Amino acid sequence: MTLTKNTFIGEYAYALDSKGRINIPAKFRQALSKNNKNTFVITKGMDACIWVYPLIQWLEIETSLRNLSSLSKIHRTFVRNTARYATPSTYDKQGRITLSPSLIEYSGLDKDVLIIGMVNKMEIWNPSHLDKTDKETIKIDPTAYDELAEKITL
Amino acid sequence: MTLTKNTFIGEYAYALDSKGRINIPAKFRQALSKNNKNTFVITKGMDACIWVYPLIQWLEIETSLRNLSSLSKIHRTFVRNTARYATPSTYDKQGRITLSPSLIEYSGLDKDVLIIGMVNKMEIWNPSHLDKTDKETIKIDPTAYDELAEKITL
DNA sequence: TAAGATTGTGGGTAGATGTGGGTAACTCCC
DNA sequence: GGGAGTTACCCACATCTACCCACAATCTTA
Repeated sequence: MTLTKNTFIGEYAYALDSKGRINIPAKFRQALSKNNKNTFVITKGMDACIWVYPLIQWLEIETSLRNLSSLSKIHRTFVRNTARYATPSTYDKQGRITLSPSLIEYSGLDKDVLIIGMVNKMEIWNPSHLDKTDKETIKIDPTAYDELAEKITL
Repeated sequence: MTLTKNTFIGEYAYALDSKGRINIPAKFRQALSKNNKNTFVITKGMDACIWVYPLIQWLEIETSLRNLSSLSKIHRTFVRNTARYATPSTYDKQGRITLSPSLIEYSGLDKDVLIIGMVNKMEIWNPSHLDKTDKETIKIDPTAYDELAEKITL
């Protein structure tokens, strides 16, 4: 069942095929509102993963980027790295999108792939890279994590 | 009789069937308000158990997550770890939900299962795991109960 | 107390879903 | 302009899942 449109939660294990195609979980496709026209925007994530936005979500990000001043070096770098690798991609009749070789290399994807719902977007991971990243992050800053958990009542 | 909507108390023993389905206690189903659309959101608990939220309760959590920026590494990790294991599940005509194999493995569920009302959500346990966790917790920190006593009047 | 309703558990099946591969159209370069 | 490489679309099929029906045990009510 779909909860809210353009909202993604849950974790799915899929396979990357020899043509660089990957299935979008059926639930995520169903969650896409019509005005996305079956299209996602794929780009580099900030960790070793790929970020996949619904088209209309990406358009909002574009607007935000437009408002960042290029006088700040951080801003310039951020805009460049975000915009640079972004590609729109419509899924085929089987529900798959094609990933570019450069994104596959960046995220170190192998055959086994993990797709994770991140509420407003999804992430595509090599499962072993994810394990490593997770452990490191929590180790570096355990108190910040606990503080966050206290703000949000689970 | 149902006391308050979307409130769960009490303990129930059920069986997990060969398809990974488990019955939601009739009382808990009756306690669900209409706007939940017969749907729960199932996720990993913080102990070795499964948490089951009424849909609308989960939507509040989702809103909090949506407001966390992915620019912060801690935030990204938190959103990922919270959203990752969550799956919406509408109960069938018999009042059952299906648990994913990964959740069953995480919580170490066997055939016999305990469902516990936790007021705003419910927990699904392997009875023997629960015993162990309970005893360990009380052994480790007997003074914590005293601190709690100041906050809650029984 | 007896009949009916509710509840918990088991299993079958049609349709949906994930994955692999073929082919025509298109692009780019020589 | 022709050929090699790439992309997008199509078909095929094994697997899985949501939905359906069945039935025994328990509870409710007249």
